[in-house]
Amino acid sequence: MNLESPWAKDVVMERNTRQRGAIRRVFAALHRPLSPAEVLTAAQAEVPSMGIATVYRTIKTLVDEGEIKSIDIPGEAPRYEVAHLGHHHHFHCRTCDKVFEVDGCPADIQKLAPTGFITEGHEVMLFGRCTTCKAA
Amino acid sequence: MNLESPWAKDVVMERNTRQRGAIRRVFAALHRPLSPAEVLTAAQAEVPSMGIATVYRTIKTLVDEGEIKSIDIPGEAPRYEVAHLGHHHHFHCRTCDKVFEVDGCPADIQKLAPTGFITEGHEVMLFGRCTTCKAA
DNA sequence: TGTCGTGTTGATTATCGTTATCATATCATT
DNA sequence: AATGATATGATAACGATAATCAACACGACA
Repeated sequence: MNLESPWAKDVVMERNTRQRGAIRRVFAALHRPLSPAEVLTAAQAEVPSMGIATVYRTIKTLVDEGEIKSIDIPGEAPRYEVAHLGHHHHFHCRTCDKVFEVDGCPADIQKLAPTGFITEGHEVMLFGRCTTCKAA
Repeated sequence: MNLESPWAKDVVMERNTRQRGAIRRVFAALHRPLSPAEVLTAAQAEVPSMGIATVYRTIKTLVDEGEIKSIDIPGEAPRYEVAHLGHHHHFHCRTCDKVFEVDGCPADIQKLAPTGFITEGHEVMLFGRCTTCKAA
């Protein structure tokens, strides 16, 4: 058999497995940074047999594809969320440990860089207690 | 026996051990973020018998005391360096991977949190290229 | 629809960085 | 020097993530 496409030989075919679809659907449904454990729990609603290894592997694949990106909180394990959301920042609740999206952005933030520096991006993380935990 | 000082009962006494002095000296001598392993190696020049556990314990103590602070770079293990006084943020050069101090802070940053949330703190990290790397 | 090759899965083990344990050593006070 | 509480160092335990590997299941093709 002869492969017609000159690139077909090198293309890494990705299969549409049930677990990948489930994990993609989890990220699409929950618009907040998720830990691998959270992803596993949510995805197991669709594929109960799913293992944690598959979650880590799939997350790495999705990050490489640019479909999701990691949200890093100092001193904690990274969470992941869909990458094509608009520009926004995050609020980390110190009580329930969840991370929420925050719309808006300090307008003058880019001006903080030392003179002569080229600023290509920035990250803002707020810490505190969310509405739910505030009550308790 | 009677403790004269009303606070003496609750005060956690800290001893001036050789290893703590050595570790403090390491941070004072090397003005750059150090990993626990780097601290161990450097401190063993003065106290060869020092173990990694002591390094971690002492680092935690020094961080709690505010003497040093952790420098967190996404995807990497945290480093530690002598704490600078005053509130500030950081600029991470993507080319040379160094982290610079940034004076100033967006004034309206605390207001970004969703309504009902209690904001206790924040962190800002700028990304880009420093003056040196900008040239190359 | 069945076969087949290869990418994928899940269970498990390994690894890394960090923390907890605990018997012993050491510091500060007496 | 004796005392008692804290610190130490070796090591086990730990949580998060990566690697391993036999069994599996997609998808292309007959």
